[in-house]
Amino acid sequence: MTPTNRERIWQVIDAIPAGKVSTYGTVAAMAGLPRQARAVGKYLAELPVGSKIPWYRVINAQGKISFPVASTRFLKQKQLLEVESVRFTNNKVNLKVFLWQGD
DNA sequence: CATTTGACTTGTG
DNA sequence: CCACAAGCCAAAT
Repeated sequence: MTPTNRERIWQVIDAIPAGKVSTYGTVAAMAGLPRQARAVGKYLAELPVGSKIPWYRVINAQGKISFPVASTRFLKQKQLLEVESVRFTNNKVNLKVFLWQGD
């Protein structure tokens, strides 16, 4: 069965361990789709509600959440990560510590 | 087939 | 650190 790019990306995201995060660019690269960071965001946007995919473990290359700081989605994502002990400093994650790039 | 769009990234000032 | 520009590329229109 030929996996669609969307499925590859979801699979990669599903493999991100709790307490870690990954960036759009990194996820795309790990899915074998370099330079498709934007596509990652697009696919996540299509993610069905209630999906088991840990979409919140994906942030941008700046170590920040790609949503307006005031938005509900931003706060929800930040909370979910903090619960997994991902530390935020000035609304930013230290990727040197929390970025996941494989096993 | 041309254009727009987007949960991005990197460089510059 | 913030703003803006350019680069990038698959999907949707």
